Amino acid sequence: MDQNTNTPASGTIYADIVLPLALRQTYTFSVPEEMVNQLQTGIRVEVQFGRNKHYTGIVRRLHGKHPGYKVKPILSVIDLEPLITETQLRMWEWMAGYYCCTVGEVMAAGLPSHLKLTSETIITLGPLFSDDATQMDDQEYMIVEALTLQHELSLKDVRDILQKKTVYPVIRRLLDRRIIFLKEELQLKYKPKKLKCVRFTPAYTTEAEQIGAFELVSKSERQTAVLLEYLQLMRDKPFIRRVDLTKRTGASDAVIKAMVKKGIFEFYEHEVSRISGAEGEAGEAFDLSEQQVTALAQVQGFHEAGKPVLVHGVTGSGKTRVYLELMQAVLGQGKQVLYLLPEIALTGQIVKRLQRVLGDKIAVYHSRLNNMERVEIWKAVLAGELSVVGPRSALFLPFTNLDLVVVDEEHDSSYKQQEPAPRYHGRDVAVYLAHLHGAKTILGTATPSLESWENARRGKYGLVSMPQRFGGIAMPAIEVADLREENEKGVRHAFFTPTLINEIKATLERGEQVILFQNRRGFAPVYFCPTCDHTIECVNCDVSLTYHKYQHRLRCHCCGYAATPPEQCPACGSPEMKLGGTGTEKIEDELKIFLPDARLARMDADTTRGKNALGELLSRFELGELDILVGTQMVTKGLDFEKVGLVGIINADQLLRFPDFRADERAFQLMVQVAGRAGRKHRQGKVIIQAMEKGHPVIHDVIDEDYHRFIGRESRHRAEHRFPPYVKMIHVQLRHPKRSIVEEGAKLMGGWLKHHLRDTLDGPFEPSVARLRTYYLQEMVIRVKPDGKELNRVKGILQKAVTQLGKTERLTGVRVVVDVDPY
DNA sequence: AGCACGCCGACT
DNA sequence: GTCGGCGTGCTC
Repeated sequence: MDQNTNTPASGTIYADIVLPLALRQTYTFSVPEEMVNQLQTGIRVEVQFGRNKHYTGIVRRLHGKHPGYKVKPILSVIDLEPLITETQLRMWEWMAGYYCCTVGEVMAAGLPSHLKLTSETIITLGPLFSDDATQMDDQEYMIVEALTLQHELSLKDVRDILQKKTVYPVIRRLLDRRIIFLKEELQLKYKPKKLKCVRFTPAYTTEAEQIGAFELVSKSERQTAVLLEYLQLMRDKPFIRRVDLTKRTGASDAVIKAMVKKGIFEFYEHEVSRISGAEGEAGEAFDLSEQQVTALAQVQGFHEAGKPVLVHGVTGSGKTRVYLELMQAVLGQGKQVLYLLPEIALTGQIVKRLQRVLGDKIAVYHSRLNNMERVEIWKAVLAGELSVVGPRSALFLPFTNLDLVVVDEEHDSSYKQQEPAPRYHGRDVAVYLAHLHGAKTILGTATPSLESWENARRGKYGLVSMPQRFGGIAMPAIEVADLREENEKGVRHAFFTPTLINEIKATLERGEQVILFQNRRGFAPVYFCPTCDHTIECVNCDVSLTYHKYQHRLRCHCCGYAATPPEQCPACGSPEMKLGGTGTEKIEDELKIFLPDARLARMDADTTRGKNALGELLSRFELGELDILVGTQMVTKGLDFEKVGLVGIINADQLLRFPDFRADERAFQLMVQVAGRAGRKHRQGKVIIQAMEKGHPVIHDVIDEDYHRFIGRESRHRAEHRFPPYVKMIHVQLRHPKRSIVEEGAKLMGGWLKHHLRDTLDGPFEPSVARLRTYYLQEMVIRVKPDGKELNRVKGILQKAVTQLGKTERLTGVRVVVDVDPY
C-alpha cells in the first residue's frame, strides 16, 4: 500500500527506527518475515536497544540495504495503522534541525507517555476489573493473576512472568480493554470541582412565571425571602449556590428543600472548571462590528494570498470573534483547527468561549489530562475529526486535515520551551506546521513581538489592525505615581504611594475590584546581615534565597531548595538579620495594614500550587468574594473580570531594569496586558503605574498607548545593537559540576568557535548566576544574519565544536546546551 | 538516556 | 586482595 513496503529483490527488509532518546541518528533493525506486511512509516514497534532495554520506536523508513553491521530484529509491531503521520515526522526533523537537538528528543517531548512504553513502566490493575477471566487468553490471565497478588508490576517483571521478551502487544490489549492501567494515570485522575447549586425548574423560565411563584410561597415568610434573594442574585451571578442563599437569608436548607418540593427550584451540581468562565451568556449573538467585518475580510484576503496574518488588536477589540468566524468556516468544511494559547490554566475564559461556540468539535488539550484522555484526543485528531485548543504541546498532535492555526497572544514568552530540549518556540513551530499542512495561520495579540512585527513589515506576514475597543468602551486611563517624589514627602511606607492607596480606597468604595501586580513572589528576595552584609544564598545555585513569611522558610526560586532562616548571621554571629526587597507576600501584608477590611488574596506560584487552588481563587474573585488580587505575571493574562476598576503596578522599574535585551519589550507587553484588565465593560478603568524613573520612555509609551512609538524606538535600538529580529541568536551554555572544568571547556570551545565565526561570537563569559542546580555555567552568544544558509553553516560549525569538546579528555563530561532564538 | 567496561582509592 | 567510585564509549 505504501511505497515504503516494497520488497527489494535481495530479501531481508530493514527499518530505520526513531528512538525517544537523545541520539543523533536513527538505528537500523531487521524486519522479521511475518512483520513485513504490517510495517509502514509511522508505525510503532518494540525494539531492544542496548543490553536489556526495550523501547517504543517509530518506523521512519523501510529499505533493503544491509547496513554493514549486525542488526537486531524488531521484537513486535504495536500498531495496525501508523500512529505518527509523515507530516509529524517531518515536523520533528525540522525541529531537531532548527533547534539543534535530536529527533529522539522531539519524539520524547511529543508522544504522550502512554504511547511510548519502556521497561520501567509500571502497570496496575484497573479499578473496574471484575475477575472475568473468560475473555482473557493465558498470557493476559497470568498478568492479571500476578497483579492481584502484587498490585504493581514493571514491564520487566511482566517479561519475567511470561518468560518472553515481547510483551507490549499483551500489555496494549489489556490497556485498551481498561483491565490494567499505567500507574501514573491513576494517580492523576482528576475530579472537577462541583458546587451545590439551585435553579428554577423549567416551569419557571420566564419572568412572569417567576413572579407567579410568589403566590405559591406567600404563606411562608422564609420562602418568600429566599425567592426574593434568588431573584436578586440572579441579576449578576451566572449560578447560585445553596450556601449563598441560606447565608444571605438566614433560612435553613430545609426551606429551600421545601421549595424544591413545590417544584419551584431544583438542585443541581455546577461543575466549576479550574477556571471559571461566564456561563449562560448567549453564544455569539451580537453582530460583527464594522472593525471586525473589515478585519475578517483583510485576514481572508491575506490567507488567499497564502500569507500568515498578524492581527494587532487592542485588548477588547474583539479579535477572538474574528478568529471564531474563521474557525467556524473551517469546521464547517469538515477540516481541523489548532488554537494555541500560552498557558491553558490562565486562559480558561477563552477556552470556555471556544467550546461554547464550537461545541464538541474542539477539545482542550490540558497538561492535566490523564493518559487515556490524551490518547483518545490523539486518535480523534489522527482521524481528522477533532480540532484542538491547547498550549504549545498541542503542536505535536497528529493532524491529518489541518486548515487553520491560530496563535493567540503570540508575543507571550511562555510559548518558548526552556528546558529540556527541544527548546522550541510554539509560535514559530506553529507557523512551520501550518506551512507543512498548507494551512492558514493567524497570530493575534495586543502587543506584537518584534519578530512578528518585523515579519509583517517586510511583507512576509499580512498585517491586520484593530485599534478600537468593541462597543466603544473607553481604554483605561493610565497614570504614573512617582515612587521617589511621593516618598520623599515623608510618607511612612515605601510600596504604596498615596495616589495608589487613595485610588484603591475609592475603587473599593464604588464596589469595584482591584488587581495589583508585583513581579516577585515570596516576602522578600534577600535575607541578609546588616552588620557584615552577608546574604544567605542557595547551596545549589548562586542566588540569594527568598524569604517566605507564610511558611517562615527561605527558598531558592531556581531549584526549590528550602532552609530555615537563621536567627543570627552565620558569618559574623550578629544577632539580627534583615530582609531586603519586596515580593507579593509583603505587598499583601502591608495592604492588610492599610485596608484591614478589604478581602484580599494573593495569586502567584505559591498560592496556586494545589490542584484546584487557581480555579478556586479565580472563581472567588469573579463571584465578588474578593476585593483585591495581588499577584505576579499570572494576573496579566486573560482575566477578563467585569468589576475590575483599578489595576496597580507596584514597581515598574523592576521590570525595566532587567539585564536582557528583551527587558523593555517584556515590560511594555506586561504593562499593556495588565492595564487591559481594567474596566472592560461598565466604565472606564484606571491604571496606576508606580515608578522611580517616571520619565522612562517605555512608561510613556504605555501611558499614551502608543505601540507604534514603542516598536519604532525598540526596533531601531535592536537593529543598531545587532539584536533579534535583525540577527538570529544562538545561545550556547556549558555546564559542569566543577568550575575549573567548565571554564576550561568554554575556553577551548570558545577559542575554536572564535576562529571560525570571528566577531559573530560573544564570550565565553560567566553568567550573572554562575551556578545553577549545582552546575557551574559558562555562556557564549552567536549572532547570525537571519538567512537560512548562513544559519545552517553556523549550526554545522557549532555541531563540530560540540563533537570536538566531547572528544577532549577530561572535558567529555561538560554538557553543552544549545538554545536557538533564546527568550 | 542507560549501561557496561575499566582503571584508581578505601575497606573486609 | 575485593568493593565501588565515576570517566569513557557504545548502543543498530
